[in-house]
Amino acid sequence: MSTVLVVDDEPRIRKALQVNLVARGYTVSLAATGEEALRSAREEPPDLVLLDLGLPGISGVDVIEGLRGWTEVPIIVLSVREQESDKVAALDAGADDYVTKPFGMDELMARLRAALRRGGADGPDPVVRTGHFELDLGAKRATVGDEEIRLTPIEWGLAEQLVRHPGRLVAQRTLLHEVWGPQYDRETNYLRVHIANLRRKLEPEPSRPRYFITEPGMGYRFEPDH
Amino acid sequence: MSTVLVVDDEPRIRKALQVNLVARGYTVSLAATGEEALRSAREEPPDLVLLDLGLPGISGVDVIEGLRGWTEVPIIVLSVREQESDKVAALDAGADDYVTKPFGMDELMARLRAALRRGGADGPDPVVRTGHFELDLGAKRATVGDEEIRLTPIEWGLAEQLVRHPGRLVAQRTLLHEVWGPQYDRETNYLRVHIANLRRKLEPEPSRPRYFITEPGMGYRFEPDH
DNA sequence: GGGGGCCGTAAAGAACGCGTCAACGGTGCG
DNA sequence: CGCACCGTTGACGCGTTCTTTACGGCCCCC
Repeated sequence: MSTVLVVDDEPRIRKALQVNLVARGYTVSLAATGEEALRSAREEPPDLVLLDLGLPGISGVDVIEGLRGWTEVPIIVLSVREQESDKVAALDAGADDYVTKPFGMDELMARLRAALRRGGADGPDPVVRTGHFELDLGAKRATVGDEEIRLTPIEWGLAEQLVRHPGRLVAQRTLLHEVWGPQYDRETNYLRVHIANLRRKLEPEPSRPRYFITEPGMGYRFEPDH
Repeated sequence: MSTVLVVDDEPRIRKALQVNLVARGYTVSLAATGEEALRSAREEPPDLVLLDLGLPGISGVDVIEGLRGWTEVPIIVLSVREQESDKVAALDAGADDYVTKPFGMDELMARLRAALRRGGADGPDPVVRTGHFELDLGAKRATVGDEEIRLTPIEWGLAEQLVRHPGRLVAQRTLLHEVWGPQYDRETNYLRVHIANLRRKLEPEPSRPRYFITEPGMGYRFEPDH
């Protein structure tokens, strides 16, 4: 899921936004000042910035300009100021949207989805990288080293299910349901065969699995690097 | 300068928006109903849509969905409704921004600039070039070497869908929906025939595809050079 | 030490998906 | 009216993928 950088000097608002965002599955970074925000964004580029205008220190518009110097990450401005001139200044500085407090959380989340949707249009796909192979889930491409590997639909289904829950056990029944359909429950032989094929294509040593681990009697697990 | 499609049933508001937009150098198209808006957008694609929600006939959300079926043009919704659920519905349907009436003209213009800026920033080049052929998506012209190639409407639809997502897998169902319509789901034989025709016209060696790649069981992929 | 699960591997045939071709019917235009 | 073009449809061959079965190894528990 996406990462959202929340910039606000009031701890209560930061907390409220954080809670709401995390509850919806976003990863959240926090910053209390403009300087912090710029540093955080540089070190760990977020997918979206929620920016309060009334910051101590450097102004919100400066933060917008500081971000726009090197990134096109969507910026949604939050502010108590209703003055049109403030809105115009922030939007023309490069903000994508401007929401006045108090705001409804549902509306803010909808605006956030809208901003992310746009950014996601030609943004990079969710890519899973390991030391040996790489899976581009959006484009459905798999590469090991420099060469492209073809996965069959079933192999994609298995890889996707496992990779989407890194480090976690995925039950055999879950895999069968998601890949073959709900009427498949006990065909674990399918899993054995196709997991073997997947390993043959993606593992450095197929007979000694390092990424797609068997949990006997239970299921399989994708183990990312370190 | 950019073209803005203004959709509102009240002549006075249409006029007011038109005047303000023209004064700022935009070209303006007008529509009084949702049907008109969809037709106008199709015949003469605008760079931005200003859409009033309170339309007679088909609803504003329907207009948004109708547009989003084939274009990513920025849509700014104007509405008297302050209800959060209305905003959420419009934004999640694909609108880019939501402004409640009465609004300040300066703010609206700033939001419009923000939306256009985004659209321009990641606006894809309407011309796709490969080592062997060239597609001008705007002008609907295809050339191989020096000579012009005629593509049928279906071939254009397929080529456009694929080329608009370079390197990405486009699912069979997606192609069928976008080119033939949502009621087509399993007619993969259509795809086989028409993709073959497309390759015959655009591929250097139609029997050994280099640009329009088949991903068995899943879909097709446009592979750009290098 | 023996036995039963459970797993990985291999190999077979069956089923599927794809590309190709040819024929048919509709439509627009000269 | 006839022609050209386009989309639809069905049939066929081919390669790939999936299913199915069989066998051998490993581990744990009895």
